[in-house]
Amino acid sequence: MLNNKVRAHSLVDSVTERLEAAILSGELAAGSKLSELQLAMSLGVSRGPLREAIRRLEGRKLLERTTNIGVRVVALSRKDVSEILQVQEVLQGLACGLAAKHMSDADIDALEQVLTRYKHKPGKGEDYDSWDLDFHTRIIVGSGNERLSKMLTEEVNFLLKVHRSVAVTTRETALRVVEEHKQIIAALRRRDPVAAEAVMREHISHARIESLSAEFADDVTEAKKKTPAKKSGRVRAAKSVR
Amino acid sequence: MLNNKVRAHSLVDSVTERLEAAILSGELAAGSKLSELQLAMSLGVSRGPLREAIRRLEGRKLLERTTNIGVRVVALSRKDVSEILQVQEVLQGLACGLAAKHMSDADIDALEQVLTRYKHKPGKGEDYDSWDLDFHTRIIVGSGNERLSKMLTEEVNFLLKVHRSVAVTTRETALRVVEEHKQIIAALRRRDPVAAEAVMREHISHARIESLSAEFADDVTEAKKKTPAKKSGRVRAAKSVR
DNA sequence: ACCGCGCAAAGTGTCAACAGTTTACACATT
DNA sequence: AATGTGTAAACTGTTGACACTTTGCGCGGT
Repeated sequence: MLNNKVRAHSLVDSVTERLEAAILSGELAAGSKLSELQLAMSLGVSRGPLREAIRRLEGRKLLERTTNIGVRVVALSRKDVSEILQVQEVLQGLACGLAAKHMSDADIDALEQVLTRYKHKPGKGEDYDSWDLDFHTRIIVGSGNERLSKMLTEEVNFLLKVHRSVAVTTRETALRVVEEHKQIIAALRRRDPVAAEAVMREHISHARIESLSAEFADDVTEAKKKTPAKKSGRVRAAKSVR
Repeated sequence: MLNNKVRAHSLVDSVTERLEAAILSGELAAGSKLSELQLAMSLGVSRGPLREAIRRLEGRKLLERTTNIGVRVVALSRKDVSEILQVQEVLQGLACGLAAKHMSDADIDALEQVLTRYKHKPGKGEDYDSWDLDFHTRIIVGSGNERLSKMLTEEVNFLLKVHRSVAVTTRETALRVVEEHKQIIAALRRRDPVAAEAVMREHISHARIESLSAEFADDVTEAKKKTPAKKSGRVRAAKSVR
């Protein structure tokens, strides 16, 4: 212990975390413009630290700033999502391949327990999401490649979560997922990196196709935004939030 | 034409670009601490915009800030480089696989010309670097996946360039690279995504091994930094620059 | 000579005010 | 009525000053 150094974190750090959470939770809707003054007041800080926090998230491509106009939360286009999913596929594949080499037997046991503990109640709404997340997170961490882990969790998967395309999970897909997870575990047990990578890629690929085919409802999603957004001709994204 | 909108770019934008270039060129050495006041003065801006630019690069993991202490340019450890190279391998592989589907015949012709135009003068120092960069850039762009392109050029490859492990290019390796590039082109011509990805990964993998085996000279590299850096006991990174 | 204490200098964190740009609305014109 | 113009409000961009933290140095005690 005592390795974790206690550092007084600045306002910028706090604000960054707060914004990040707000974006993830949808409190700051994708595409919505945010007002510096209002946000600063509601967060109880001055514009300085807020602007710096915004800049940081800008560097992480979560926010976009247009000079003299303002800041808005990124809104991923179908093309963006498609492209990111392709990247996700190979990165998850890499993680799984590495995991086949680096995960301990105990780790794999734990992974399998995650699977068996869920197997009996498939398709249960939010349970499913957290379970699937847990399964994949264990493999990502198990890759032993910290950089890869951060890229996947903090960049790629984070962006996809922001977009959260209300993945409707039917009972069939849930069962298929369980089956594929089994295959992944089998490959890991065999310590077969090539197979592990291939199976994982196949698995992600399925989710990819599903996710994209559900994307036809994009305009519906748009209409669900907080602000009514009277669209007059051009598409006009939701206005200020909070 | 007229598609390129003319946006007045702010000081923060200019400063960000300047810093980015300075980091890439080594003007701001990896690991060196930078003073806000001095930097702001030498750039001719006040601390505000500079700090915001720093925050942005912080979000891109090019700079690291420690509260109340200061900002320093990232210094990649051997582990970091190794991990990033693994990621690079699969991403370049993906790009090449996609390129096999998306590149036009004309694109491939152009790519082949890059190769043949260089083939006759292999191993010529800086020529080699720009040639190799050109070759790979064409494939990355040819993938048609803009997100992937940006990830590779602005994140992964950028970080590796910052580290620039003085890749000594022997004549043998240059010849091998030419040979492998030929195979890549062949796979692209065959429109064989699987082979294209595999060959590219193999190719990158070779570079990876070479790069890492050259890393034993890390302390030498350290000593070559601008500031003499009197190391007293603990390793002490180069101090203020400019 | 060594260690600890405290003060001063330098540097970062935060803020509030000012300057410049955009946006929206009202008014005048055709 | 529709269109263009000008002005005011709102907002972003930038700055300089102030507060707090860290760092380095010197002094006195042991």
